[in-house]
Amino acid sequence: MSQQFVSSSPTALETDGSLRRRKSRFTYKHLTQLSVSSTTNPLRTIALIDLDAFYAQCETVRLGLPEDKPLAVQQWQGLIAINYPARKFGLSRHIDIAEAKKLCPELHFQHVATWREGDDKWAYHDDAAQNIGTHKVSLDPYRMESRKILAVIKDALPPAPVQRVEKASIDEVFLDLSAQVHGILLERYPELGLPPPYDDPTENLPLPPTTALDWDTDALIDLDEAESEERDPDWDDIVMLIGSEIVRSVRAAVRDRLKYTCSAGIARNKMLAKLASGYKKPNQQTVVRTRAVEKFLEDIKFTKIRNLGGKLGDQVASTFGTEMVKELLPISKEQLKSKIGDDTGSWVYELLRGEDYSEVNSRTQIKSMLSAKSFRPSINTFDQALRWLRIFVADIFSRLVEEGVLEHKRRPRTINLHHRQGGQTKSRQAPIPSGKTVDETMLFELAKNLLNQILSEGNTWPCAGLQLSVGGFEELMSGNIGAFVVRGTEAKAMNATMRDSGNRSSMHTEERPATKRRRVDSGGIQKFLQRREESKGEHSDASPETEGLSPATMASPNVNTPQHRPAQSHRHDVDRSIAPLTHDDSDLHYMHKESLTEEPSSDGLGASVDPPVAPKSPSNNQCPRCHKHVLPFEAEEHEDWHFAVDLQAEEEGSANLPSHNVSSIRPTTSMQPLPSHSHRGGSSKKSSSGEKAGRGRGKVEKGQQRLAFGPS
DNA sequence: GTGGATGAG
DNA sequence: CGCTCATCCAC
Repeated sequence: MSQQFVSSSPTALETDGSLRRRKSRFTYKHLTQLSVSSTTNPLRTIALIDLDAFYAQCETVRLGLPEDKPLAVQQWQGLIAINYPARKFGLSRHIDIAEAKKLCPELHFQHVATWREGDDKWAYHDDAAQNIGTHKVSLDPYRMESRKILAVIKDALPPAPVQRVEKASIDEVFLDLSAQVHGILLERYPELGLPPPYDDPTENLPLPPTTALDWDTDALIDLDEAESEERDPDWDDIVMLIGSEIVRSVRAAVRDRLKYTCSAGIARNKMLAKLASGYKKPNQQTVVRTRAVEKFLEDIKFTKIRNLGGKLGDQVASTFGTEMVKELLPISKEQLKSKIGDDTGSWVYELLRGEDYSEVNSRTQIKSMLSAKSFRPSINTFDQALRWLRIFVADIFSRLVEEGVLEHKRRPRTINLHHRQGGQTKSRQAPIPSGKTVDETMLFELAKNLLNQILSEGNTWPCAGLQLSVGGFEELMSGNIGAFVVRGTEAKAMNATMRDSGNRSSMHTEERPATKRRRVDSGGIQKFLQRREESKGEHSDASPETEGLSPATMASPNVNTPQHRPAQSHRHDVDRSIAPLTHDDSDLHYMHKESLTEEPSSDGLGASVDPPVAPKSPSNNQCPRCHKHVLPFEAEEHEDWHFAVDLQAEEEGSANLPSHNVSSIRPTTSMQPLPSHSHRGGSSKKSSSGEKAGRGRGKVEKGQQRLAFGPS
């Protein structure tokens, strides 16, 4: 009763009337689909790994402190992370420093690293908290640790395309373990490899030859009376067990190699895995078997479910007068739809029943980066604002260097400046001139121009906050291989297609409608993929969702994901010392767009920024061909990348390769700078019906809130 | 394409 | 609370 997976056939439930069944509830088809991680497969195995009190752990590790030492990470006068030893003293975020000291006299306070005005790099300053006026917080140390951890996690898993890893935030990673579990299943239970009776894939599998499973140290979600442990294990239990073994080994790798502990949840989808990861902490993992889902959910507040924690959740709560999942179960799907919109309604309906068809997107590349500061007290002069812009630019530029701007791997297309005054915020953005080298001077001039635009509207002081961001990254290949550079209408069409069919398409739909996909093909890409298949020996079955797509498109999700940048990628040291401000800056309007696109302003300011310096000389683990830093375990993939580039260069007719696909073939490396988190609503969603994405992509109803939420 | 809002950590 | 990041919506 507790399981209602979409594709179970009626015969799957045949029983002899007792608790013992001779056959599994799952079919040969379910098993086969596991290898491609079909999002509707009831055997799908997903995990979320969440670092324990991440920032605090980073500091404990960095400082070499004993793990049981209570520690809090401080940001100005607040605490942004409290480690578990400190939580035993009743500490939590949102308490002030004096209280914390009182509750836990031995608490170690560590302020976050900061950029100090005029410095060319962030550092740990022991007087940072007293200098809020001249320092700006840097989360770089945590991004770098996050990156290392992600590298270890990837290294502990099989290569893509079996490996599917999605960085959900700076301290959280989703894993889709389905394909790996499938492989282990076949090894461990060879009888599953036999052809189905009558060669009919809809036949049910035999039951697992086991009656008791060893869950080791896992926490298990309890069952209710109706779902007793009496029922023999079926394959959905076995896949969770295997998934849990994998997760335990991944956690051990992180622990052994980097000294970080984490908690994890293992379940049939992202929503449940996320919920489960928080069930027992720290340093524990929790499994939600399908038979436990009902009980697990009914006693929790739905506002704890990913994406229901905000306004949508509030809206639902106030509409139905409850925050409990259990009390919403009687609400019909139609009722939900009528209250919160069709798409959102059915998506929420499924979620409340433990169904979440969102996929784990192998993605680790960031799409934008931002540097910001809120001013307390507010600032009142253009001159002050410019000083902060310098720091923002230095910060962002150093992160861009990690992204490979200097090597022409990726570059942002737009720059954006936000300005806050009291409650309201204003922003302006500008394209980053393509074809010009991105350097600090250019970014600073662009930022200054945006500031001028905002200030020109008047009424802008005092200013309570500024944030500078860059985004719209485009993928470039080193050497500027023609095929990879797509410009003009074709690129625009492609981008438009991606937006329409992907992100904003239907609300809770992760799949892109096949009909809207461009058929993009390239001999080089296919050869690359083929070689990859051969060398890695991975399956390439088309999942139902991908039918009708060209081979290249179909396979791309697999290759697509690894993002790569050398894990170690030390940020190249760039001399970004900034000369003192000159005072010509007070002319708010001296900077015009024309001058931006032509040449850098020649005023004292522009000239005062030192030109970027070439990347630091190579150290260990460098690729002999491109000198990129590559971790040992990344070497193979990196080599693949060169191979693809070479092929591409040989192929003549690759000019129609859209830039997007190009991005899928990137040098291997580590991950991108991983900042933050977020599960958001977003994009991808899978239609709530789980089936073909074509459905429900209609316009959102008026007044209905974002339909956008979904699983991300 | 731009500016604002929502959501998560 | 402050600082990020991602996505979506309305215009």
